[in-house]
Amino acid sequence: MTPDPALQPDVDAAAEPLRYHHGDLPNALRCAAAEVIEEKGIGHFSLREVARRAGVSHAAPAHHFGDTTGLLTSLAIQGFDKLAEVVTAAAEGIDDPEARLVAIGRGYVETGMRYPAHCQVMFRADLVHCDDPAYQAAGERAYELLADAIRAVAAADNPDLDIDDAAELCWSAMQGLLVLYPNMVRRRESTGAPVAGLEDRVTRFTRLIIDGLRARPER
Amino acid sequence: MTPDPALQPDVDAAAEPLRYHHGDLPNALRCAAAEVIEEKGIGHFSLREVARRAGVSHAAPAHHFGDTTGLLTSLAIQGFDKLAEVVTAAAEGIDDPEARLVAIGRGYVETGMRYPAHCQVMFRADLVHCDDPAYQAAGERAYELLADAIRAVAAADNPDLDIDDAAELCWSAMQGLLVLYPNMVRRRESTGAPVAGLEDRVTRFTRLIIDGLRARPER
DNA sequence: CTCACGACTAGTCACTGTCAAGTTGACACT
DNA sequence: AGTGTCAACTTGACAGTGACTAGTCGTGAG
Repeated sequence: MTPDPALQPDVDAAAEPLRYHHGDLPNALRCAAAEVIEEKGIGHFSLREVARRAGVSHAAPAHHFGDTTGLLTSLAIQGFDKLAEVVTAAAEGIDDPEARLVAIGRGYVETGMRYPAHCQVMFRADLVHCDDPAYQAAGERAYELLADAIRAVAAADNPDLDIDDAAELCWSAMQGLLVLYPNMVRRRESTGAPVAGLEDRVTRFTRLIIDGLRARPER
Repeated sequence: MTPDPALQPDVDAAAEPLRYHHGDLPNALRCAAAEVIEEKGIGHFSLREVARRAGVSHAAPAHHFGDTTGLLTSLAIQGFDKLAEVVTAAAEGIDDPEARLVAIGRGYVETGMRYPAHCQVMFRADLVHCDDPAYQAAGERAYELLADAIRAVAAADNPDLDIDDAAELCWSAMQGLLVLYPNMVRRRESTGAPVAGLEDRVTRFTRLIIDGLRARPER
């Protein structure tokens, strides 16, 4: 079956002369933005610096994203997509519900390490157009992967479990871990406690949470 | 909810002779800063706006705090102190270890609601001088309150529990909850799931975690 | 070829953080 | 009272910022 060429992305686009000036400026701007955030922190983020790195004029980003918030929203959406991608890959082929949930936790944190800039933006209501439907949809997709895994654990061990409660606990713990990890390391170093890697930490976190999910309420 | 008097500028300062020009400008600046963050978000925070609200010249804040980061560090330290205060009050007189831990969780989130601006800054390594000894000490004091409560739960039910692991899980979950709560509410509203108050949510979180802490590892 | 239109530039504005220099006022001392 | 001193604050300047406007450029359609 020959695919309809009009429905296929033009894979040869890079080889032939570019359709417009830059090639793919929106994407280049997202990359530059992520770079800036990683290097200087979101607190010192600047649209003009992003434009400079992408080699375009200072007003070019606004043309594509409207304003700073628009660019960051786009970055956040990309972050959710990456999260869904990494988590899906991490859980691939794992059937045991609990092992699957642990894998998803690791996937979450792996995403945080691979795309730190994206993750710093994804939940920041003050930096993002959080009523943007694309933003909400991307977040929802990533959340559902987690909720599904928890549903499976609950089905096996604890049918009374409130899925949303549990999913939100996991989501919160992973998010908090990403934000607080540097503080934790500093603290453990200064008190002489053993400093575990982030991967190890998230595994133990998830195990602790799973123990809680499996425990049937007594009261 | 009446604002914390300690966070308000000293209203009686004008009555008695001033020791120096303003009375207590550092404190007034912290209050103004918290106001600005609450109203405009940390993303639109501006030293000059803070100075304007405090009724001083645009460079006055720098005189006391060095730079933006210095002012925010001071705010973060105050936040940790408030957290310790609220948590201590919340746990006051509760002897049962589990009930105490739940109360502390509620205290954490209560702090997030009463001092939202402070809490937006406390863990932001990019906005704060996180190697400032005063900052680290304040964080440590607040953390120890939580660790103590967990030690008590572990002593009663699960002596093998790694206290730091568990404390960091709680800390992460509370932090994540504060950040993600608005997203959770939006999500639940759009899917028709019941929207619980933050207080209720944190109680259920803490219960889930406690179930995990009490479960002895089988494997 | 002309023409339209989207991609991008250039210039401008009010605003920002930070720095250097100056001013003000309280207090200790003669 | 006069003087010195020192912290607390002001003033002015500068480069950099986000957002807006008007304009230019290149590509594909006709």
